[in-house]
Amino acid sequence: MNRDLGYTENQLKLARFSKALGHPVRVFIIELLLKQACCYSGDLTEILPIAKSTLSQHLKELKDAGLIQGEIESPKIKYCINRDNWNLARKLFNNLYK
Amino acid sequence: MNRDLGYTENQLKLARFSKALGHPVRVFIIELLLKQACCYSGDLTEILPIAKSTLSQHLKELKDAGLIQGEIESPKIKYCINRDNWNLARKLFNNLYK
DNA sequence: ATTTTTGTTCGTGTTTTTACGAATAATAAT
DNA sequence: ATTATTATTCGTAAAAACACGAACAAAAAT
Repeated sequence: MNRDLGYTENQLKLARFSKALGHPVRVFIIELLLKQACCYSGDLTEILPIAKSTLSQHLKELKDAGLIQGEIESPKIKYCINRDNWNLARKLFNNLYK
Repeated sequence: MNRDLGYTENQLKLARFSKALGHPVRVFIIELLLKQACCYSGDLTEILPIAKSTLSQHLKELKDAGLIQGEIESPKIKYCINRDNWNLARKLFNNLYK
């Protein structure tokens, strides 16, 4: 049974984006990427107090939500903000109180 | 073991607020409260396709996160946005990309 | 004093999230 | 061809989120 029918597309999207931001690690990552354009996941492993497999999961979460994207630079992967979706998230959030 | 040490207060707060907004029902509620000042939980029961006990949980979630507050008007409860925290959430989110 | 109205809490079950280490995959470097 | 580097996937476990109906609590109305 799909309870999501009945919510607008925008409500669903905003909930999705918000959920992706709903963990300190992921806030940290987004914050970093907004400040410094890009980073490698290895960089994050050194900073963050979590296992690399856990980090990978968080990155996947952000990627699946559309907030970031990864570009392969073998053997590394360069992560950046997905600007289109980030702007959409901003818009959806800021439109709430207008 | 507390992994939250190591994150800033603002990162933790933003994650908390985001998490609270991370469900369509809760986005819906916040949206409504921003539009029309206040509402009774009974009003929501009629609009939303969920059990009242489930709604109660979502309201509690929003309340615990500090995004809304309830005022007793027996036997009803009038819910409103918690403006201070909402403004803080706005600020924290919008400061991300500055 | 009952009954009605309104919401929360309880008990339960299912699903999702979070986390880890070990195993794996893919490419680069030797 | 091996080895090293980098990151994901797998297997597992514990905790939290989500949802429901039934039971309960509190105050208002009768």
